[in-house]
Order: sequence, then structure tokens, then C-alpha cells
Amino acid sequence: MAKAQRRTDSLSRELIIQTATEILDSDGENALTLRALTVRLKTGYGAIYHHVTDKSDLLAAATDDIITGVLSHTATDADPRETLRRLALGLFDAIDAHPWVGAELSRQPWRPALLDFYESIGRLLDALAVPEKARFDAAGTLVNYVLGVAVQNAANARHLTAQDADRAAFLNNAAAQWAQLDPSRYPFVHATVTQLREHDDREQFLAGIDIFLAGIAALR
Amino acid sequence: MAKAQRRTDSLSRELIIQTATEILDSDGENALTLRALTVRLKTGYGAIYHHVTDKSDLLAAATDDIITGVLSHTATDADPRETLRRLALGLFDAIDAHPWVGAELSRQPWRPALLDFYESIGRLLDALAVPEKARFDAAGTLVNYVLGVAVQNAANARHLTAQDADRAAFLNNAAAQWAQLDPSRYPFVHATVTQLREHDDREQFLAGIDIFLAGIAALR
DNA sequence: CGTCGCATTGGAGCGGCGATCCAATGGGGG
DNA sequence: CCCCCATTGGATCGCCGCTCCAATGCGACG
Repeated sequence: MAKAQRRTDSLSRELIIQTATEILDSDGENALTLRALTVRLKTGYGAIYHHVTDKSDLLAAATDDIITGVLSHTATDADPRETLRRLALGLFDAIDAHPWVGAELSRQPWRPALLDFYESIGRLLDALAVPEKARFDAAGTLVNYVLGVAVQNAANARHLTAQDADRAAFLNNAAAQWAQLDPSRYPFVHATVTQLREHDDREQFLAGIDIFLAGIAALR
Repeated sequence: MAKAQRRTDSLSRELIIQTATEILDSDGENALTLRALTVRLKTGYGAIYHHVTDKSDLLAAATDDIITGVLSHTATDADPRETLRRLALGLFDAIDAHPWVGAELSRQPWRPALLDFYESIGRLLDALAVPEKARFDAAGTLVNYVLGVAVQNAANARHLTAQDADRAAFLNNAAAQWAQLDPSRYPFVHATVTQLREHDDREQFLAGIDIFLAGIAALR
């Protein structure tokens, strides 16, 4: 009675990771503090650290969960190119839905979950008849491209929550800034303003995948 | 006499940025604290904040310096593909020498300096006769790839300074871990161990650039 | 059916961070 | 020559991740 009551239902690593994911999804990356976790779980620091070694351990586990989910839910197609597109798009959609995953991958790009992704890509490149010597470089290239997009997405999400404007307003604002650039110094950027305003991140991501696939085909 | 003596030579934004760059280069990303800056500059917090709005402002300025330097020192070649390779390699080398730039770009991917990079790529794609509609996607794809590599580099550098082993030992360690993976579950990764140990990041980066260039050529 | 060991819990407190605030200062313009 | 204000240095704040430890009650065991 002297001290606060002790919870009867048991805490668990899974519950902590799940709660962390909820906080990250609803309030953004830097809303995940241990304080916020203790409040939400109605517990103390010690209980959390008994199940989790680190904050980075926590983030890594949450990220692994998301990526593992993507990989296991990706259907295989007869055409390896189509399977690779689905795999990449699945990752894109997951990172689009959970932008903090992109930021975490930029900190820890070689998590076990990404190793599975890497393995999948390697096999698909094999099916696409990419020569063995080129496969290593090709797989690394694709992973790096996806990683770059992930980081980009995470950064965009950060700016969107900072100012609470929606995506359209954000793009219009960026486009307006681009339009004000000196056309003689930035002819390309200036000419691209319309496409910036109207483009779809997902489609552009897929366009990049297709450029990569076309480039791979040239290696055959 | 009552308070400490006041410096006679004047502080400046440039000096602060330069000192920050020195700390970042010699001791890594998270060695840059305001405390470390005050010690190195023999000054106080107030003096620094009088010239710099933020820590992020400081990092952004330091990053812009590095990237601007790269862009201005890249020679143009008659062949646009070669110029593009040089541009990309210049950026790679700069990020290799200053890995914290990669981490900073992952936080703020649309700094003015990167806009110049984007503009250069756009012009080169024009010179490569890439159709106007495809240029936007192609440029974005290349930027994303370079960004992904930058992030990867920054992460590798972090792990290298954490354990003070050199690069060869680090790669051998990673290769050993890969080699211990279940060959039936990870046939591709398992088969790639040798290339992981022997590969050159710079060459692999360039191989990726060439894959994308080949893919872009197919758009013509 | 006790009882007791120990895995689990909650929270006070530590050191370090970025950032703010303000009194002291001294070089340069009138 | 003097005084004003741009510039300086550091005390201080609030928040962070993390450590430490006393209290607790569940379940194994006699």
C-alpha cells in the first residue's frame, strides 16, 4: 500500500515493441521516448529495460517486425521481374505507412530482416540470368536504391508532421520555391516544377525499379 | 578580472563551421556536441548561438560546404556519361572522406547543395537525349541511389569507429557471419561471401551508376 | 497447503545533451 | 575621448537515455 500497486498482467518484449510501434506510427519518430513508453504502458523504466536492452534494440526489433511482415506477404509471380517489382513495392508501401522504418534503416542498414530481402533479390537476379559475377553488384545497387528512397520518405514525413500541412500543400510549397529559382542557373529544376507538383512517389519509385531492371538486362 | 577574460580575435560563423567539421572528421558524428565546440573554441554557448541558429543549422552548413566543394571541382568531359560518372564519384569520395555528410543528407535530403547536384544530373540527362518526360524520374532515381550509398557509408563508418578494428577486419567479420548462415535458407548470401570480403565500395558504387545509365539509355 | 527464492516491477536519480538567458565587456563610430 | 551596443561566456533549464535498487508477488518445491 505504501508504494504504488504492481501490475498483475505481465509485461513482455512483444507488448513493448507493439506499443512502441503505435507511438511511432501515430506521433512520429521523435515522439518515442522512454518516458512516453512508461506512461502508455503504465509502468516504470526498470520494467522496460528488463525486457529490452536498449532504445536502439527496441527500434531495431520494431523495424524487423515490419520488414519481416512485408517479405512474408509478398506473392511470387512466374515472371521474376514482376516478383521483384512486387517485393520492392511491398517494401515501399510499408515504409510509406511507417516512415520511421526508413530512418531506422538508415541507422542500421544490415539488420537480419534486410538480409532476407537481399537474399530474395539475389535469387531473382539469378532467375533473370544475371551473370554470377555481376549479381553481387546488382543486388547491392538495388538495395542501395531502395534505401535511398526509404530515407527520402522518412525525411518527407518528418517535414510533414513538423508543419501540419498535408502532402499537396507541401508539394505546392516546394514547387513554388523551385519556380522562383533563377531559370538561367537552374534550367532543369525550373522546367521540372510541374512534374514535381504532379508526381506520385510510388510511381516514381517503380520507374526507378524499371530503370534498374532495364540496366540489368543490358548485363546479360 | 572578476570574470574570465574575453577573447580579442573575433569568432565567426565560418570559424565555427570549420571547427565543427574538424571535430566531425576526427572523432565522428556524435562527437560533435556544443560542449566540445565551446572547449575547442575556448568560448561559451552564447557566443556560438550568436552566429548559428541551431545545431542542425550548423550541420547543414558544414554539409553544404562539402558538397559545394565537390560540385565546383568536378571537371566536365565531352562524354556526358563520363561527366556524370565523375560527378557521382566525386560525391562518393567526399562522403567516403566525411561519412557524417551521408548521415546528415539522410536527415535533410533537400539542401540547396543537393539541388545543384540534381540540376547537374538533369542537364547531363538532357545531353544523353533522355526524353523530357522521363528525365524527372531518371534524375530522381539517380539521386536516390547516391543517397542510399551515402547512408550506407555513414553507417559503416559508425560501426568502424565503434569497434576500432580497421575495414579489412570488419569485412572479414561480416563475411564470417554470412558464411555461418544456413546455406539452404540463404544460398545467395552464402555464395556471395567471397565477393563481400574482396569487394571495393567505390567500384561497386560505379557499377551501380553504370547499371542505371544502361537502364536510362533504354528509355531513349 | 504454506513459504520462500527470485524473476519481475516501478521510480528516484545520474550524467549529458541542446538550448535559453543575461550580465559583463571592450572595440569602433560620433 | 567616451559611450553604446554587438559580442561574449557561462549559469541554468528541461528533457533525454539509462542505472540502480528496494519492493513485490508468482510459482516451484517440500
